[in-house]
Amino acid sequence: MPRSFLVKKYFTSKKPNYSELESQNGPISAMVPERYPLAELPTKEDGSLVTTYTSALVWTTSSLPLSFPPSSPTTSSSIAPLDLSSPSSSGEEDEGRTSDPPSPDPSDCFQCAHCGISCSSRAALSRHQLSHCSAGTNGNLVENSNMADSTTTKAAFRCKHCPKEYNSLGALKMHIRSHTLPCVCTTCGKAFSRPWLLRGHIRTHTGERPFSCPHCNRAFADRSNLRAHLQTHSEVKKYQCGTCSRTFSRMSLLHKHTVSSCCPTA
DNA sequence: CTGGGGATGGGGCCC
DNA sequence: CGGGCCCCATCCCCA
Repeated sequence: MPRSFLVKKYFTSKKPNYSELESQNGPISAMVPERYPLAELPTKEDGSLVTTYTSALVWTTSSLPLSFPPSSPTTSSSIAPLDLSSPSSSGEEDEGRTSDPPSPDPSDCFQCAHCGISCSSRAALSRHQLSHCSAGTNGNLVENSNMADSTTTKAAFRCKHCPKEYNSLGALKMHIRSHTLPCVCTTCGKAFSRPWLLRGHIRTHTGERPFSCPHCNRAFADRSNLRAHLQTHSEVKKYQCGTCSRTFSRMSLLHKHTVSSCCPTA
């Protein structure tokens, strides 16, 4: 799965012109709804996930392109990269509440979506569903995806936005941030899943490059990019073709080499 | 076409 | 348990 499924799709294929963004005060708000349909507002996720980076949001809550308004599809035709299953319930934030029982018509029937048992009340249903829940003590937690089949399988915390499963709640919460994108750049409005990702992004605005190469003094905004750069100073690169022994500074280059150059089968 | 830089994502680990 | 950081990976773009 491409790792870029979260954010990049919101942009055009062209690299964003940050300098342009910075020079424009007005267009941002006009552009944002088109380009940055946040998966979810960085509103509270159980009151905890809004980072300090969002304190100066460009948008107000009311002006934000709430991902997919329940009854007004707006202009999301070209967007909708994330199939958030139930964004309409804006108050219901993720945080592992995956598979919140769909309860087709909860008004009068509290039926377990997994085993079909009917309960007399929502509370009773919740209690019952805990018997399916791998986490046990928290009704918000994710249910074991295989629970209907077996209660003996390893605990699995399933994301309600995608098929991913994790064996810890923490890992799931971390993953869910990639859907909610609570860290928003105040300059361009781009949203990120983690604060440090946002910090790295902010460097693209500020031009800060804290990582410098000891060999050529070239500076980089990202440590990983410096590491990749350091490979270019090495005669023997880190990634070697198993067939021709040629070395490459990057895995991607090796990959290109193996599929297109001399070693198509390597 | 290739190599390199920029930007960004995710999982894991540590505190 | 959450935040921060590290490492690795990938995509895009450009020289």
